[in-house]
Amino acid sequence: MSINPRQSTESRQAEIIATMVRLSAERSPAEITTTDIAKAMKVTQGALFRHFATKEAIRLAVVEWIDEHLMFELLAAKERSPDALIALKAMFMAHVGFARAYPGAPRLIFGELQQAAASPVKMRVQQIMQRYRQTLSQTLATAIEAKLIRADVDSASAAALFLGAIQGLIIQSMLSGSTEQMEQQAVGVLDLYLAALGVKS
Amino acid sequence: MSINPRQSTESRQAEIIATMVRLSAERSPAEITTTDIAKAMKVTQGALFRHFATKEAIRLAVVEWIDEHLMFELLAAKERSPDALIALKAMFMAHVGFARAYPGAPRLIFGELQQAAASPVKMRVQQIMQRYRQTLSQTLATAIEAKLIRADVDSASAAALFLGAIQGLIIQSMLSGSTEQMEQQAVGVLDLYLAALGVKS
DNA sequence: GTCGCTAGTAAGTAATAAGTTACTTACTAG
DNA sequence: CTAGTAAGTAACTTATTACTTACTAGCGAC
Repeated sequence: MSINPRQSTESRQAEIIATMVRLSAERSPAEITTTDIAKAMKVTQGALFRHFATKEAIRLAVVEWIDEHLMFELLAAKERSPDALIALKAMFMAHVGFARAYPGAPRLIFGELQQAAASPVKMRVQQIMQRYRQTLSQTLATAIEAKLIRADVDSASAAALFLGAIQGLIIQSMLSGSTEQMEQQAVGVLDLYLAALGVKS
Repeated sequence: MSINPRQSTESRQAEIIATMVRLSAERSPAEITTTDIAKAMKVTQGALFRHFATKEAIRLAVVEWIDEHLMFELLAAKERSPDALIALKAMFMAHVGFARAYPGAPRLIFGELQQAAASPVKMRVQQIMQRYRQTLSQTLATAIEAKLIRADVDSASAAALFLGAIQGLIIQSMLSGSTEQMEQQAVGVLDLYLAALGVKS
């Protein structure tokens, strides 16, 4: 007869992560408390600690969730593309689409990278970014080999600009408070980015 | 005989702002407390409230300080440039230089734009960004007129990519924890950005 | 000199945070 | 049907936060 029946730790962990991501879409992740999460789940605050030892463990699990799901989208976009240039475009739009589907995700990442020390959570974020850059560099190198983009493109700079372009779009959407315009702005910025690679539009 | 003599509200306000910016270079601005600021100034915590009514007033003053000083650097860079294209390069490097000189400044801005509601502080950040974009768009338009860059460049997208490029560099430096490599990375990214505008290097 | 104003101090306050604890309830294996 | 286990609750602890207040001391104007 209880409104909120007992559930397994596994499903509750997933629920806590999803709730954190959802709440982060509108508020600053740093000021979301365990009480906030618990209330949103219609559970008492203490119940959370049956499933995660500390709040930091929650944050780490959230970052891991983002990693898995974003990377899945990016790899899917890459693999469905016939060549490296189309892959770059698809990854760009997939990332923007992910940020639009889960607006809390980039806020959480930005919040974590503010942290000072080399906490496990921040190290995980570093790892995500590093692997992302590597994937981009590889794809760029493949595109160069296939003569799809300029041969003298510095792939490290090109990877940095790729990420910056997306981060800029996300920051802009955070400022305006809506992800509505992001997708069309993304098309314009992507066009310009491709021009930097020597692609004619 | 007191180590820390009495000072005017004006100079103390400046000191509080400078301390906040300095402390933000290493820690997350959101978790810098009034006690932290006071300790760094070798003053009691209550003393801060002689000079600012609330902590939010401090944050607002800090954002205004950043606005003034960053815009000063940008306009100086622009005005010392013989043409619009050189102005764009100079503004890019001036912004990167500012972020290197005051690493706390971008962290503070990122922290503020996480905020949910339309607080006075966030509105001020919005205003800064908006004016920045306008300045960039104007400069880009001038560069187009002078045939220094491609005529078919969409200046809104180009302004967005300019900002994103810089924000990407800053985020990367926040992750690595040092601003050392930022300046050389900036050169590579700027080169690529200019290529997007149709400038041959 | 001294008087008034203001910066500063020290010790508060109320609110809120994460995490703990003692106890209860529900499911399941034997 | 009963005993063990794991999820949940409610109330608590301890620490920390922004902000306040009663009082003190230094500086400039007269």
